[in-house]
Amino acid sequence: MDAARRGREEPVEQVSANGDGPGTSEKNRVATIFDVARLAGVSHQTVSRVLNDLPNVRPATRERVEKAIRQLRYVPSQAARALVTRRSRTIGLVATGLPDFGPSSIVLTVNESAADAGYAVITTNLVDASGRNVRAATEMLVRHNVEAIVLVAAERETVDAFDGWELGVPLIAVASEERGRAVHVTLDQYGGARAAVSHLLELGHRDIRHIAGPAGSMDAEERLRGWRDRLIEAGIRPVEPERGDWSPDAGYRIGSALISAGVPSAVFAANDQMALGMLHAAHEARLGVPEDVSVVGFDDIPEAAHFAPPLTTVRQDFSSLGRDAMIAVLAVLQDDEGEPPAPRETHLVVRASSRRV
Amino acid sequence: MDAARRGREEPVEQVSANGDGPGTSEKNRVATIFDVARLAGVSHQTVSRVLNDLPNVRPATRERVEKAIRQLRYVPSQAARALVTRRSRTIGLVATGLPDFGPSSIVLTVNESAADAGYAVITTNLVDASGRNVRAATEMLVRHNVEAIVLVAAERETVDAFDGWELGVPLIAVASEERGRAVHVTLDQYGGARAAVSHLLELGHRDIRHIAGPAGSMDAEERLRGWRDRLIEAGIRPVEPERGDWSPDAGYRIGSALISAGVPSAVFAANDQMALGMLHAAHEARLGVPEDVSVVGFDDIPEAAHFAPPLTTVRQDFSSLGRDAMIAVLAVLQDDEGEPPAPRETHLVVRASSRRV
DNA sequence: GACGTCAGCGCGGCTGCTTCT
DNA sequence: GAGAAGCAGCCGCGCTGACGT
Repeated sequence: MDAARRGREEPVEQVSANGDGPGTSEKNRVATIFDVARLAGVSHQTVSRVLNDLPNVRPATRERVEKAIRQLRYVPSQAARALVTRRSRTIGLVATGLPDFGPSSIVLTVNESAADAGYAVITTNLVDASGRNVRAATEMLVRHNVEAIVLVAAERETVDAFDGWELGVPLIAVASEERGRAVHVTLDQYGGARAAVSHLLELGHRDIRHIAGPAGSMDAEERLRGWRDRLIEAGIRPVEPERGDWSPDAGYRIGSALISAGVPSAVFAANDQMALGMLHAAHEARLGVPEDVSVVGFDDIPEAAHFAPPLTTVRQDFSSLGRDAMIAVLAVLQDDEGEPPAPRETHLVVRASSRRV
Repeated sequence: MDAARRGREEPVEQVSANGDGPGTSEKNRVATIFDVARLAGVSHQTVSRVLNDLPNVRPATRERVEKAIRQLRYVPSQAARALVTRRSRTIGLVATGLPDFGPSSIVLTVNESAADAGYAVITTNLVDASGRNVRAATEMLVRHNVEAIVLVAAERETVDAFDGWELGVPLIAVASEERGRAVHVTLDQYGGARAAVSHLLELGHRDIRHIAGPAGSMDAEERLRGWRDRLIEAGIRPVEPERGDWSPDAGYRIGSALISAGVPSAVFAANDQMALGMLHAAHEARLGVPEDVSVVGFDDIPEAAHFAPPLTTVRQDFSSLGRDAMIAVLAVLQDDEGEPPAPRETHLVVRASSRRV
């Protein structure tokens, strides 16, 4: 076995030359740390030091090694490194739902922040976020030795899939309710909804309806709660809302039903897409927005400023949320027992779809 | 070293028990294949056979092993497996640009298809898709031993960053131009644009303007080409278009300029978001769509059916594109020298924003 | 057929030793 | 003579595959 080790010291070419035996595929052998060491005339340990930016390497030596690395197009194997260091430098990300602006933005920012921190991200998308699927996806991530898992979850079910399950890795949930033992990162959905309703109340509206998000969604629940609580505080009895699935189609359907049951004074939609559907329904009924009905959305997607009319809505900073998630990951990995990040504030953007009655 | 091997045969508890020395963090040691083997009373090799569904294991033995696996919550390490099999079961994905509906949908479908095929996907998002960034992201993927790289690229620059670079892994590009030596997967953008213009020509329009996408974008170029060629075929001299950045803001800005320079008969926007901006500009100028100007978009995002008016547009099947990309990946990894998939057809969706003059 | 034995994938870490300043 | 720079050489991370019996 000493001989085996020494076998590596032979030139790369020769090693790949005996690769023409039967059963050996004609794959071009990739350079290892030993090849680099030999070419640079140093030990593999020194190459390792250069790779990991450790001290005690003379500049001249460092340069010789770096040149050899470039020459051989050497790329260190993260798999081998992970095996020995027990750190894969990889985190897992489970995203559920459709590729809407909000979740997509969060995922994008998590990916960017992770890359900045030197982490790779294995992303799994689950359109059907049943507990079964979530667990299967998570197991795959654990097999791939991720150091932590970030959950970008809309549905309560998704977070609950982790109940009573010892994952072995930390879990960071981007979710609007504190459920289970995951570290939570969140935006103040409740406050945002309250702000939207307050805005309408200040404009003199009393009959403020809600187009809610789906029942299983934590965001939907928080926004519904904010709407309801704020109305009750104002001494108004909330009319039980219909629930849509976030799509403009749902907003259109529910909006049409709302209108034909008697035009409300104002409608607060749980997201901008359903608000768009509501606008569509109003146009079709020859109702003016905001003359006949005010509409407020939630999210401030890039399209919202160009709706007809431009939509009053609640802006969420998805990018900050993604960054917060990665900050939480790094904190957990370093055993920082610091405070979890405070919920991010939302922020009302008044445009032309709401006005005084 | 035989002793070292046998050292592993000690119970898990004992091994973690000597973990209380100084400098040893209190991490819960994860079960290895040897722990499973000992608990099941077999060799680790048999456990490996069970894990990999290999033959020559008695059902009773298999069951004992599986029970031990469950009991210890054993999860095989993909890192170790990758090291010896030289197959990481991981592919890399480089996505550029903002989290728009199209790219996000493609990425989502690639992730889903990869999961179905047993592959993990390391995703990197690059908002700034300069060659420098693309190369850095790609190198990270190669370090992580990905077996192939999928490029979801809008910009020509992104694809060109790979010119003259021996990656060591196959490259599959989702891109509308055949550039470099990557396997290409694509949608027929050119045909889609032609169809949009044909539709407007059939409605009697002659002054058909274009709001183009950014100069570096291959999709923008194909759509522009389709628009221009179709006009020329119809004997119409195309008016050189302004270029936007795909955003509704850009559509609004360019649309406003277009209108103040003299209201065109019809506008074909390179995507639905810019079409939305155009609609906004028309409303603001008190122009009716489609009475005064017809508007056609491209993409058919979920919002398009609820614009005011509902938008005539060209539908693209992003999901199929994502699936095609993964099919191409699997084909390359299996050395299938089959045909690359044919470009996917697009498909005109006529709604209320276009009408006969 | 149904197992067990053993080497080694590519690295990082360690020990022990030498050579230059 | 003391520290920095570095080499030689081995071990083992957890697993698979070749080759036993």
